[in-house]
Amino acid sequence: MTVGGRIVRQNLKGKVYFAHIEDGTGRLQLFVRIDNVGEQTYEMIRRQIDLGDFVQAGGTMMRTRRGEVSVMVDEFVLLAKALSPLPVIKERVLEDGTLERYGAFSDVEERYRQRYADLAVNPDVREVFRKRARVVRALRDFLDAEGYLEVETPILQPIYGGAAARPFVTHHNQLHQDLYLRISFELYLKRLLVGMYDAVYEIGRDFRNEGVSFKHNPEFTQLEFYEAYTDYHGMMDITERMIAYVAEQVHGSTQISYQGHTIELAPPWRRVTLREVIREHTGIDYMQHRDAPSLLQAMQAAGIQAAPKDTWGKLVDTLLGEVEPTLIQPTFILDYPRDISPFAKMVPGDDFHVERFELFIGGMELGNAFTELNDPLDQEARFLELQKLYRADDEEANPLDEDYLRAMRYGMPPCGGCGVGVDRLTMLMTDKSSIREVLLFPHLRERR
RNA sequence: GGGCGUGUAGCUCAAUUGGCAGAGCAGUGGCCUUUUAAGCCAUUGGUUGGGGGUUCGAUUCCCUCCACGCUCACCA
Repeated sequence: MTVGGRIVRQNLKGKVYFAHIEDGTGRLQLFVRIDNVGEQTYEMIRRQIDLGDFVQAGGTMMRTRRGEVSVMVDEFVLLAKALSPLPVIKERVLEDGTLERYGAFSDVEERYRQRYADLAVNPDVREVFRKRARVVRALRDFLDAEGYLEVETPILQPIYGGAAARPFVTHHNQLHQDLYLRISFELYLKRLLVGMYDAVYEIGRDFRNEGVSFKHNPEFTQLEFYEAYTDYHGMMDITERMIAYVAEQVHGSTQISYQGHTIELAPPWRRVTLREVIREHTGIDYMQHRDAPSLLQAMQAAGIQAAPKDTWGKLVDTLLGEVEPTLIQPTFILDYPRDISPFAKMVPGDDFHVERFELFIGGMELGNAFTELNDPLDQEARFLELQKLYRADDEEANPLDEDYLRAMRYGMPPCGGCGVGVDRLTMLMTDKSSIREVLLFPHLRERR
């Protein structure tokens, strides 16, 4: 038989040589005897072979005296040379079966900057990204089975929109046109509902020119899905089934462990209004404080810090921020104030709230959804209102997207839409507390 | 951007009140025909993140810059 792989451990003795080689399928020991390969090959091994080299060996299966299945080698070839040594990690299986590790490649910065080395020597890191692939596949399988159509919409957009975030700007030389890297897919996907697709989704990269943190990266992977003839209640149903399905596919169970918490993802999930959850947690009922100065006063009285110049909507958001870390079990927070939700339909009979929910698991926001606003006149009014709210130089202001309004004027079916952060979902499924642990090449400042 | 913390050999880490910068692994040379954290002998390897200051003397104290981590702000 012939085997190949990378040398991850070796033990050169006078006339015998042991090496463990590893490839994507696992590890195997090679047992080389000078009698079997000849003096010339043995001398080549002695002089040239290092940890990290890729080699190929031919021989027969055997078992060493210590009982390890190995290949008794009669042919040994160097396939590719490692010039720089990889960090060496040694490990030992203790009597009770636990693995003791000696040394490691654990410096976080170096692991991210040289992810190839991190992956090469840390199998558990490789496993994280296998799980990530399973998460994405599970999302696709689920939505495909639900009758959704996967689509791809522009990343380079002449007008950005669909979220409140600062964009990255680029330029098309020949067209003499500034273009923006998308901050969301929302407005393009909803155009497709106008175009008579009943249900569409896209998994792709969004770009936001904002701060970096344990849960923010300038580019991140988003899933957005939109379905006609449903509303945010329908989106809650499908979202909780979808994430439970992902957990089943990745873990074989809807129960997961995250940062020391046991989280049950089987539906149904808790559903509570924003007003109620804030009142429950902070004692403040924002409906009793309907303007910014009054709400600010109530918050200060409760010892919650807020910027005096914040809008009322921003203050409500700050209150939600107080609640967020406590939302460990999956929770839908529903019915948000209208003025922080420009693409959501009003709650019938309530001139204050819109049909919107955000989804929290493990103390993190994982998703955001609405009953989509499908009235072009209302949408235009919201755009104009927003423009007044933001100063002209504020990049977070959504530019008025006239083409989107044109699409809506042809008639948009009633629909629900939801966005889910795929990186954060992966963090949840891999028990990682930093988004950088689930991004192969996270953004780092340039080293000077 | 603010606060706190970290930065020493390729990797993981030491270094007493400010007193010659060290270990294990990896590497190099040697011994060893069943090793598996192999072992034994020898050995290379450092602008202690960069720059400046205090001092007879700085990894250690001070200033500054850089990077990273945590955190706050920001992120509908």
